[in-house]
Amino acid sequence: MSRREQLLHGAAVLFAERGFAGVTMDDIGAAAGVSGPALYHHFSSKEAMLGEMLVSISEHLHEQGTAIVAAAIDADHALDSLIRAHVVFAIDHPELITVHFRDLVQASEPDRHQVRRLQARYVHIWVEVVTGRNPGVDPAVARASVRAVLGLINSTPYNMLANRDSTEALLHAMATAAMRASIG
Amino acid sequence: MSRREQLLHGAAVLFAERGFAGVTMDDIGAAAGVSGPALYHHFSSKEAMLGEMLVSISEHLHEQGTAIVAAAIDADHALDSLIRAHVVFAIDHPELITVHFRDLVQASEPDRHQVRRLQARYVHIWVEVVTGRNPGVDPAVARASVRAVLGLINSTPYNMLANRDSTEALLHAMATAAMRASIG
DNA sequence: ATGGAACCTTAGTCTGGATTAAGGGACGGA
DNA sequence: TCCGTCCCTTAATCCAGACTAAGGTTCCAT
Repeated sequence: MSRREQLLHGAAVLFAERGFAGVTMDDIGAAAGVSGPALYHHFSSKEAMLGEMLVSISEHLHEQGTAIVAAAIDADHALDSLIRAHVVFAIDHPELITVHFRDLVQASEPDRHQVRRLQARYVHIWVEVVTGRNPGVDPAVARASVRAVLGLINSTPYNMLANRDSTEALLHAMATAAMRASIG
Repeated sequence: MSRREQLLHGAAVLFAERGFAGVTMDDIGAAAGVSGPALYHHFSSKEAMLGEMLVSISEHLHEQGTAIVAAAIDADHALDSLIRAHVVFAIDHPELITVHFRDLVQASEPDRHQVRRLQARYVHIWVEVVTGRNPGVDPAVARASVRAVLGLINSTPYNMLANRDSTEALLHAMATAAMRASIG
């Protein structure tokens, strides 16, 4: 893990805990064992750190989604894999999920737009799979359903059972059922 | 609607749009047609405005939940009403839902604790209903399921269909299905 | 018609915290 | 050994924005 990535990870944990506005550059530095101003040798600003963090999360999810759909046998399997992968990501990176939907509003305009574009594409990947499985559905309903399912999965950060596998199983089952209820 | 409530409502809309940290007292005042400092005749601080907003939302949901359970014929009806009422609240007050789960971290310690206590009680109301319906379930699983369902419903703010009633129906159906999947 | 309550204004004050300045040690390559 | 490149430090600077001061106006009840 490069120095940048180490710093970004420390910052993500702090942002998730106290929110972007509740964390100072000195705090982020201290978490990595350096002074606040030292961060400017790696990032141009606090806002830039947030932007890079959010964009990389969105890119990761988008790429992962693309790969899953490309590799899937059929729409049924694709949907199942999308759900599973998103659940695993949420369980493994609760701090990123938290920052992603809470602090997006604090990012710079350009970063915010890029993140929204990537998010929209990610949702679109899901929607295509859903409409592929069931050609009759209204695309608007499909999109709303997908967002609702993502909302369910993203509730994970403060919602984990003692056992990691049972958390995964529970969320997977609930997400699948919710999806079927709206789409069939 | 009292002056306080008017001001609080305007502030809620702004907070939802740009986040607590992205809104100045001058902004809040301007939205109500007055200067920033004028707000100090109604609230002791910006933080106090947020606190009052969050506490009143939490109290409302908690009271509403209590009333629903008291009035319900059985656990099945209670759960159905809880879901419906939460969906309606989320559709009618998207700005409050947004602020509630995004800006809680910015509230003062005492306010944050009070809100968390009320939230916990609200979730507990749901959990009691769920375990009443199905005595076999692990309470931890019930709690996780309830939080997941609330996450699904709370995704509403940026997720509405053109038609209000179909949004309500969709979320109700998905929430019900998700709940049944985990509890039975 | 007058005291005071309710509300609001403009003109500061003051501080936290992002950012910039200026420079030092470590270390690998020539 | 000497240079250049990293990476970091402490000591400012600087400004947005929360909050305070010091009055005004309106309007109602007595």
